[in-house]
Amino acid sequence: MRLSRYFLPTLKETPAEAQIVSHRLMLRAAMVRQHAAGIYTWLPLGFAVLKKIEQIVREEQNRAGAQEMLMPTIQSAELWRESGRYDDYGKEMLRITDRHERDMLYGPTAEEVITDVFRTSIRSYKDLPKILYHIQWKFRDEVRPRFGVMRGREFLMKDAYSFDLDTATARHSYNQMFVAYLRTFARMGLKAIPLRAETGPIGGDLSHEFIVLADTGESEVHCHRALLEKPTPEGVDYDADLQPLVDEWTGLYAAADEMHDVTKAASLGDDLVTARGIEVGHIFHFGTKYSAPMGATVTGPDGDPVTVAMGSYGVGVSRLVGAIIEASHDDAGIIWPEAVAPFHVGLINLKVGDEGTDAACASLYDALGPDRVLYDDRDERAGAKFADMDLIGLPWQVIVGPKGLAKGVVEMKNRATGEREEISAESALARLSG
RNA sequence: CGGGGCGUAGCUCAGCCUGGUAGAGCGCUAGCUUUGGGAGCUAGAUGCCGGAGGUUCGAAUCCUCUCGCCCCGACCA
Repeated sequence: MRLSRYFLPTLKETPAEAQIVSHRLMLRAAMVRQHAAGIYTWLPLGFAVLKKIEQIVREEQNRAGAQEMLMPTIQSAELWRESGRYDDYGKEMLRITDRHERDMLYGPTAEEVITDVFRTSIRSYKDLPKILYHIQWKFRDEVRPRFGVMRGREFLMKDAYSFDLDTATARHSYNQMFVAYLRTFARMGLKAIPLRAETGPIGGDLSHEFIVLADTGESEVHCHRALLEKPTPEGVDYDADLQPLVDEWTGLYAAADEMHDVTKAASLGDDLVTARGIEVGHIFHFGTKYSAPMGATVTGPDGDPVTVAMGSYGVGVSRLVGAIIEASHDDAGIIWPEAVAPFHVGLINLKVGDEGTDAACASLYDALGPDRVLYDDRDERAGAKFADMDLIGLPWQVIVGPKGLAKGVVEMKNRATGEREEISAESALARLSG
């Protein structure tokens, strides 16, 4: 993409409403604009990142055996009355009345909808298990939205739902999602650790939240050092028994502040790490909480109806955009992990109008392709270009100017480390294409 | 939902206390000079001073109401 044509209204100064670093950088880097409290417009650069993250989530869900679908944002209140949540949910639910005076709502989650789809479609235990998911906008009318995109009222979430014959088999579905989450966050360049979470009225130990470590995170977490060093599971056979793998990850001490056991933690000694984090995922098994009141049953092996056991698994897709920035930035701006970067490389033409420089840039641009490179072909001063490029944080910068070209080199800069190297355009190209 | 703060140019903000012709820096437009880390000079354009009501000869400024946004606390992907 040529920057001269791209919609990238970066800001030199920080808008007053932004307090935390990710929010500030997202506004300055022209990723989002605030529309109302907790509601954002995604500009091209921010949208590109959102799509990258969404795609990683999708790939890992599919790999784990979940199937993508799409449920509506506007839902009927009737279903929510069936589950009993229409009244329970309170003011966080945005309620709408349509022209026929029917009660509708903007979905804050989709247990009711998916349970309804399931019960009208699945009759036999032979059709189990199933994991279905969608990536859809949600609305929760938070009392106090804040932290930009990390705690908005409108947010993009991946929510998956599992259906099993009983709790024992449901555990396998749970484990599949557990492992999928480990992989999902790792692929985004994040250190995410699973913490045992409150399970509510259902009880049991089947709820975990996934916390991304970032100094500016909302919650304090305590965990065993070894958790931070554990390698991401590769080549997972999702049909195999995943329990040993899950046990490996849950066997080590890890707790958020509210679940923190000081005595137990102290016994870890030097292995105890206390850090801050941002919740980016939450999985739980809730049994028949919705299937029972809504009558989601299948015919079991013995011919009797069985109320299915369910679980739900959420990833805050839009929140991740902010969380990644919180975890990866410096004074100059964002530092995108390669996997989620909106472009792989930023090409800086230091002297637009200079024949040799223009030609060298054009050939690099053509070779790398418009999807991988953002080419700053604007007639701006070098300093402005450097500042903008650092701000938007593409992993690589290739800086091309007449001085370097006279020596037969371009400058290649690694955004994360700041390392610069003078190499020929050909070798830069080779490196970036690899 | 309790407590606090702020709405003035695209952005950051001054002016308000003590009422009297709407301001600065950055950005934008044009020209000249510049050009390897957010240039300099010159000339411009830009505002229902968040909205409504009131007090006053006169309101950005004082009063009342209202809308919006932010921050701190209790709750959440």
